[in-house]
Amino acid sequence: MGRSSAQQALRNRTRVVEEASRLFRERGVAAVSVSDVMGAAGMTVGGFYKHFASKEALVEDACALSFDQAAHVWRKLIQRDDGTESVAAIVDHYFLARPAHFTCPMLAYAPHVSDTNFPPARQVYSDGAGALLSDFLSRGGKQEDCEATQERQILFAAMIGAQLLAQASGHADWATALQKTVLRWATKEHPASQKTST
Amino acid sequence: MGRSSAQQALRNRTRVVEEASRLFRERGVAAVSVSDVMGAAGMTVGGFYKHFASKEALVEDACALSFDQAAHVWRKLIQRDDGTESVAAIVDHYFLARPAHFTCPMLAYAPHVSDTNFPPARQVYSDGAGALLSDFLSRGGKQEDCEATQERQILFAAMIGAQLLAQASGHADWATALQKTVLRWATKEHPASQKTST
DNA sequence: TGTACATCAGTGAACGCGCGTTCACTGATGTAC
DNA sequence: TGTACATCAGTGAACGCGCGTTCACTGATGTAC
Repeated sequence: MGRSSAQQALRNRTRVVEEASRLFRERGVAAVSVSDVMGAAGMTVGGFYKHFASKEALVEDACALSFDQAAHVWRKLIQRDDGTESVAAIVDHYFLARPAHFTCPMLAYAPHVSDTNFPPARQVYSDGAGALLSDFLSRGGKQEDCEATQERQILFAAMIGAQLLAQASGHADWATALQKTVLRWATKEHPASQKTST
Repeated sequence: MGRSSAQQALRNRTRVVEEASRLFRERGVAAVSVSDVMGAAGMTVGGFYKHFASKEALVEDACALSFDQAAHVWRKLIQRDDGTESVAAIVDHYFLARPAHFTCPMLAYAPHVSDTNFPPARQVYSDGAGALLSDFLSRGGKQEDCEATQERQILFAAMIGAQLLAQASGHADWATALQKTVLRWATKEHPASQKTST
């Protein structure tokens, strides 16, 4: 097993970032080692630094990919059969996330970028989360700074808060009740999209 | 410096838990070592295991204390001069939390109890957060499962979600805007308490 | 097209570091007489 | 009250471990002629 071809090397690098994105979302950045990622990508540790300057550099790439993946899923979820759009589908899907599922990058990377100051990773996080929020707000009615947009902001924040509490508390009864209330509120929003199922 | 008296030993133990609670809320559990805590309490590492079976045991005690402290602060904040009660004061105070300030235990301990499974610490977290929610819901109007209570649940989740995003994004513009919207929504709630200031 | 050689992606052992934890030791505390 | 001794809270060096990172090495790839 000697040198890999240029295109194979690039495929390997991509694979590493993909596995990192998956593992970081599943277990969190701190709980996943460089060896774990390289192992998941079918390689050994040593080769890692041919592609990345440090673990932190990998986190940046993986974080960006995680947010891209989440944005892509959201865009698919939001499209309804009848052509209308519903954020309730996003909320519903969001609450399904469990270990081994794909956790939301906003929650998965938060401890890492909050901890000490990692300016580049924090920027990737801020841009990625800001884009998700922007998507979330612009769907349905594209009104300006009206009351509906504000309620969308509330819903966005409530969705994340409820999921954080559900995961941290081990899906305690009160946390599950909180999720249900948030989901019910999401389906009630914007009378034009009331067909959304629970 | 030999043996300490029984009451001094108890005072020291209490001091360790207090410093741990403070440091864990400031930097997170993972970023604070046992040596850090003992140093902050004015002692050296070795004595730690005369009081606690492991770092995890300290986390349990510190987590419980952090939630008690938060509940105490909330109860004071919620009492208004005119005898009425307002959750808006809690939301306002909640958003002030920054590094070196006292961060919310629901956010500070979430990475630790979510990570791998620490059943006892998770139970402490779940009980503590559930108590905060219960307090939050029972203030103002003690209505049963009416619409007002549901809006309180939304507000609770939104407050936590908005603060998480603000901290993780480094107080990005969009996150600050989100906080403002949540705070405005909190003051609008419950017409009987509309005197609340921004 | 074939040959000789430099390149470099990937290997796997090793390094330094900080962590949680252990342990022999110290000396003031608490106790028995 | 005094004295002799056992207890044990706290010390600080040391341990084992896993982590991120480094490095000498390998051998297929890519290149020059």
